[in-house]
Amino acid sequence: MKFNDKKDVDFGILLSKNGLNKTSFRKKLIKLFYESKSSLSIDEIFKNLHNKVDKVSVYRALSAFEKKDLIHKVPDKDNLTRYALCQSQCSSTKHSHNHAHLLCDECNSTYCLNDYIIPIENKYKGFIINRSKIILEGKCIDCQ
Amino acid sequence: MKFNDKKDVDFGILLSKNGLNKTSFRKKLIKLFYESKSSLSIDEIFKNLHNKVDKVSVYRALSAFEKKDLIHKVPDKDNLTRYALCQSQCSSTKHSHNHAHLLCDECNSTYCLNDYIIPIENKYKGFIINRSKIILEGKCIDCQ
DNA sequence: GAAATAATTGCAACTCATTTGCGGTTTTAT
DNA sequence: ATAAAACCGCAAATGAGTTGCAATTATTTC
Repeated sequence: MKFNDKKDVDFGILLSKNGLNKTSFRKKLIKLFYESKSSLSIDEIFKNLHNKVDKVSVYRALSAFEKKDLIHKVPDKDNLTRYALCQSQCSSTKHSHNHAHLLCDECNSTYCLNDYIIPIENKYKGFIINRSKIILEGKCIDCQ
Repeated sequence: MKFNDKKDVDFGILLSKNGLNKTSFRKKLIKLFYESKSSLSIDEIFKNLHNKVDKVSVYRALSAFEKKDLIHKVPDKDNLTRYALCQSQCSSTKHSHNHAHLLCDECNSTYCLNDYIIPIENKYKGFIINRSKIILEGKCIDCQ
């Protein structure tokens, strides 16, 4: 099953599969991620849920999703946290977050470059490299 | 003149050259950076100055130094801010912070890779790339 | 060098993202 | 159906970083 087909995803099943309770709020939240083309900030999530949920619940849901590798954090240009959907290759055993992120100076949205291969060796000047975070900043297509 | 020769740096002159007043605190602070092989966190700076300075003054001094391109920010593994000395090629006109940073999981120190050339084109999938931040995480030589 | 100006400092109070504690509610497992 | 586990909202706390302001120190100007 391919979860990234944005249609036909049963968000309840998706939550259950990951050991999470299927509450209406969490279903809406994970749906929001599947419907968003880029990452989401806490504020954007709030607006989308019409401030009906307590922000503590949002934080807790996000951190639960992150723990299950459904989403991951991305910093914005002010180093504030945004969240983006993980790609299908992510699982609790094999987690691929070495991909690069594009960050738009204008609209502040972020995009995951899942196919961008980072040309970094696993040892550099005696330093063992296990992970890499790459943030590319500039202008996205919509803002040019 | 090459400021990166750690000996023989007159920190008073260094500050003056950059339009900063040479106060004893700021001289100590910039000296601390020149004597440190990696980056410094706010807490490390405090300890080194024996908590004699107000934290506001530390923040203000750091931001003044940063504005003059003497130092730059580096995130640590928890995305907290650390500061590292800029290399000589940095100036207020030409500022080269596209270099990569090595971040040690164990000791949490960071190292600038000034000679590491980042193989990233300035356009990728229609996105215009102006800046890039690269964080390589793993184990430094001392912690292996 | 003295006076005027500008930069720096410390203190207190504030902002703002995120976390924690806890009692009550909903969901899931038995 | 009932007990256990997960989730929720509210209030309060935490912790990094900022701001306002009055006092001090450094620099510039005469």
